Amino acid sequence: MSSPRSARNGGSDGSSAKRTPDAGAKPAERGIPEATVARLPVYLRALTSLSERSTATCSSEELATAAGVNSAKLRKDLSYLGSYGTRGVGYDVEYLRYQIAREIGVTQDWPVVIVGIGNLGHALANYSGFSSRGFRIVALLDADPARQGEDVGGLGIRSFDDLEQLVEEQRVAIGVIATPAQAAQDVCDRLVAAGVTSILNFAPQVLSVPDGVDVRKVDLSIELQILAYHEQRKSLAEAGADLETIDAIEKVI
Amino acid sequence: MSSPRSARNGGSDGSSAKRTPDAGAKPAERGIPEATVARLPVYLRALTSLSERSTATCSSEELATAAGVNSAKLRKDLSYLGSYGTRGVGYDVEYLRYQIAREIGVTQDWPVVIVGIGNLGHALANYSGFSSRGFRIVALLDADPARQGEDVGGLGIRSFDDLEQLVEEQRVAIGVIATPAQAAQDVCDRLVAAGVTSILNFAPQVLSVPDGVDVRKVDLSIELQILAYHEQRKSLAEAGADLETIDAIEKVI
DNA sequence: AGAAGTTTGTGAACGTGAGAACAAACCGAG
DNA sequence: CTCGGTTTGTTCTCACGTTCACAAACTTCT
Ligand SMILES: NC(=O)c1ccc[n+]([C@@H]2O[C@H](COP(=O)([O-])OP(=O)(O)OC[C@H]3O[C@@H](n4cnc5c(N)ncnc54)[C@H](O)[C@@H]3O)[C@@H](O)[C@H]2O)c1
Ligand SMILES: NC(=O)c1ccc[n+]([C@@H]2O[C@H](COP(=O)([O-])OP(=O)(O)OC[C@H]3O[C@@H](n4cnc5c(N)ncnc54)[C@H](O)[C@@H]3O)[C@@H](O)[C@H]2O)c1
Repeated sequence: MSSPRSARNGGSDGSSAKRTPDAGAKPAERGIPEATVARLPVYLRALTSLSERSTATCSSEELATAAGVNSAKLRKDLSYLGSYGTRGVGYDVEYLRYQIAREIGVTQDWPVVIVGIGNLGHALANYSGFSSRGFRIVALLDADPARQGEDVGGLGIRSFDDLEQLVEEQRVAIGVIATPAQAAQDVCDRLVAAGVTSILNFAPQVLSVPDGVDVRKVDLSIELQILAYHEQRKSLAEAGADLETIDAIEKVI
Repeated sequence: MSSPRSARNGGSDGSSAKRTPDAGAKPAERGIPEATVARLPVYLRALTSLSERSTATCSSEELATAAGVNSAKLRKDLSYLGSYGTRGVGYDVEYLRYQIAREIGVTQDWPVVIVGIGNLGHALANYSGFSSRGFRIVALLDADPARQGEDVGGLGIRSFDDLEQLVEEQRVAIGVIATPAQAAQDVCDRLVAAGVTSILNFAPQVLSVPDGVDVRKVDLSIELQILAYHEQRKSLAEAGADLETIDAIEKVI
């Protein structure tokens, strides 16, 4: 942590607790709510952005606006991590940024492998934004021999058979699947067997994994379809007629 | 709808209501819960998959397994659309598939524009999966003159200044932003001004939009960071030591 | 036709999350 | 040191989402 402003809030003196025994520390470490975990990265980015603009402190209101959430929600979220603000003042940007990064686990880089270097895999491999956010792509794997050897973003495409050795040697815990849906479950099984315990899946395919393995999916078609649903509601509502009638008509067709 | 099996469930006879006046129809049309809306596309895909394997009917249990959810949740979700199953039998795959597609609004195609044809934009433009799921990419726009004219997936890259005309002529309601974060808000404002009311944003940037405009974001770094959080929890738990101690130590650093 | 077996649709209990509101804590002025 | 202004951390309440459990409705077998 190379912050130019590492002075801390109130209890910066060595003498710890005066009133309550657990004053400055985290209240109950176990279990940050999942909804909160999903927002922490957003706060982290907002803080990084503030930091780049040389903002030293910020209020929950400012940070909430930057992150696009309610300020009460933000304060509650942060309270799960501990008591890192100063009443009447706000939060030290650098300090809070570090605390969130530490909580998420991105104070050091996680090695990542990407499997399936087609359209999407190329884009991911060429993306420079991961490295600054706690991740290091250590290998690009593809089953197609024609693709192997090609250089993408400074990394050569390797055979999928190198997987096991790679995971072992580089301590890879996170894998990205960007293969066709049809191959996704096989690739997933192989990743899990090799020791990967977190998977980000781009293939439109429900993956089944054993306990202890986390899967998150990114599905662009689903996102668009959700937008389409709301879009349809809007245009039906705008059409003025009551929805029951329209739906009744459409249903008969 | 060209289903080989268009016979319908129980009340297929013309005489409609016998017991309750609104027997076969939707109970209360207004407002499907957002969580349900987000799952309908998953069910749709599972049904399409079953349909391709020539499965005529399926139980809630089978469909739930295919979609990766609890069967009770699935039934409750479907109940918001209406009563499309047959007790003791299950659901007619084709029929249910159509009903969900209609509810989502993907029985006909939505025209979509993509703005920012860089790494990611190229991948999206080359992706063939959208057209079969209710979307038609009608234009690729980029501000960089050097990119304009290039052919990607059968479509030429056009100037961002063509936006307004395009939205007007093609009735575009959905826009995809794949520009750098720094340009995202400007592009967003321009899209909204042109008449786009749904936006899918890939840039790591919180967008502010007026009421009536929907924004969904896809943020890969956030997804990875969520995985990293859980991964960290796993490795800390595995290390055996109680978490409070480790966190306390790390916090002092 | 009646009984036995299936499967849906939904009411009710439970858990999680969001937001308003406020006391506690902090700063700075006088 | 005290007072007024500011902002956090937390409590309380309400809304939303998930899961259980079961009656109603349907099929099939005898
Ligand atoms: N391209 C997009 O913009 C986009 C959008 C939405 C979803 N997706 C999904 O992302 C996935 C990848 O899309 P794409 O457009 O890059 O596809 P693609 O066909 O261009 O690339 C797939 C790559 O995976 C490799 N592959 C196939 N089987 C493999 C295996 N068993 N092991 C390792 N590698 C294997 C292929 O050789 C190929 O290089 C697909 O599931 C697609 O549905 C892509
Ligand atoms: N590539 C990935 O895999 C990836 C992963 C995660 C997030 N993202 C995000 O997606 C976005 C695009 O990523 P990329 O790798 O394709 O970037 P890129 O730099 O390759 O492409 C950006 C494109 O946007 C165009 N552009 C810039 N300003 C514009 C404007 N005002 N109007 C129209 N077009 C404009 C540029 O000319 C360029 O072609 C970025 O915000 C990035 O952070 C990308």
